[in-house]
Amino acid sequence: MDAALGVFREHGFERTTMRQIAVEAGVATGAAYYYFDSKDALVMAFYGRAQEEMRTDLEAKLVCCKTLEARLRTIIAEKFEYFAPNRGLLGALSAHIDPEHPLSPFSEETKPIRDADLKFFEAAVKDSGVKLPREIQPYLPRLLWMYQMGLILFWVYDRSPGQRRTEVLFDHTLKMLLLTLRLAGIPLLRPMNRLAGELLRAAFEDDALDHAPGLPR
Amino acid sequence: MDAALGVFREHGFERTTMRQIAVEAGVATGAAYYYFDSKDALVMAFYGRAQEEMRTDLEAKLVCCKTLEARLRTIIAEKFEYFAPNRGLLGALSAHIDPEHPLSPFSEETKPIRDADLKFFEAAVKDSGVKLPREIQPYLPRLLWMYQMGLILFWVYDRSPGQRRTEVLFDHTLKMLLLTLRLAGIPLLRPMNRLAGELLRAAFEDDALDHAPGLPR
DNA sequence: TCAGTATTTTGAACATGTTCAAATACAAGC
DNA sequence: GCTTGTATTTGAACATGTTCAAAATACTGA
Repeated sequence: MDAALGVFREHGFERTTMRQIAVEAGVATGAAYYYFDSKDALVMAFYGRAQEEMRTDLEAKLVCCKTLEARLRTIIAEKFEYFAPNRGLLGALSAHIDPEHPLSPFSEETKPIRDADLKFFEAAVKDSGVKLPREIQPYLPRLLWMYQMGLILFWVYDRSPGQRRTEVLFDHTLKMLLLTLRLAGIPLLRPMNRLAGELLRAAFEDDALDHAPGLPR
Repeated sequence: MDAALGVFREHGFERTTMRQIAVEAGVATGAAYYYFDSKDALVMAFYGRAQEEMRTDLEAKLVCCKTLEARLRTIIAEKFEYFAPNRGLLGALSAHIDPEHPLSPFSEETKPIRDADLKFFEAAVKDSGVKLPREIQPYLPRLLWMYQMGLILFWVYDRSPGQRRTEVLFDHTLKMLLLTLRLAGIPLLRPMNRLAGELLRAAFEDDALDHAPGLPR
């Protein structure tokens, strides 16, 4: 695992060969497959370990944060900080959107990690005083998780010096997000809320389509 | 090309081998590489042809549409209709987010297609009467293009019967989008507009970071 | 100490995307 | 019809992720 991470960091995921990793680790090629199912599995293992290490870190850091903004900043900043030395490697993970692909952040294989990650956002919303229309509130943690994924994705491929673009993106979108949450209650936006609620139901719930309002086919 | 598309449709992109394609086309394996640089290039060629065929189709269909809503519906519906028989194959295209990957919708290689596609959205915005704050208006076509990409991505992996989920997603997000455009002018949202403008500058402009407001490092 | 079993290690073999030197087909000029 | 240069075709060879049967090693209980 350490050998793999080393070579990945030096040559990138794609250009690293399993034979290189084996040599680096001082074993035969086949030995790597005794401990890791595939080249992808190496990244998965790294991802899992990362999640675990960040969890302990974050639980400590989050006790003093009260507002949703502070909590979100803490969570997401932790990700950036932790992954910074392996930013390139993260590309191997986030490069696949296909939920069928084992390495996809939406796959069955990454579900445990995803669920653990989601807990942070559930905790961040809880007792934060944020109040949304009841048809939207339950989806907020999942939406925030996806917001985070988008940010990380942008960051992974951000080629501006020091990933300055991501900084601006993070700062501005977070402000816009919080502003939106604050505005969500005003009567003018009632139609928007209704649409959003139905949308989220269709996107997230398994039985949503049975009762969805008819649409022109 | 036809041989490839046939086998792709039958067995999927991943599980199709170049040797199969060659056999199907009645040539040697190497011959395929004389006409197509790679397996990916076959998908690219399909993508390019699709764009071209849809262009002529769409130009005809769009003459009678005046409102932005009607135009967007027409453009995006055309995509769904055209790609429906090859929905699975589109997964090979959209599976890669990495802008370095040739098949990514954001890669250098797909830029011509992307630019051609963008023209539809530029045309859709033009003379549609939609008026946005001037710091946002220039980015609207690109935002709409990305909106479309998101929809298509969702659709490609939508496993609900008849891709019903995507229908709801399309309908509701489009309504929300238009509602947002209509609301964008009200004074209450002035701070939102400012944030959005700066954000878009940072995301899209090459020189944006030089003048961006300072952020905590 | 040792036979027997479980675990670990090995390297050859396989599948598949891709490359390439050689063979073949073809067209133009005479 | 022959020559010559270009375009096309071929199939073997290569790189790399992966599998697997056999060998080596570690471990266990008597």
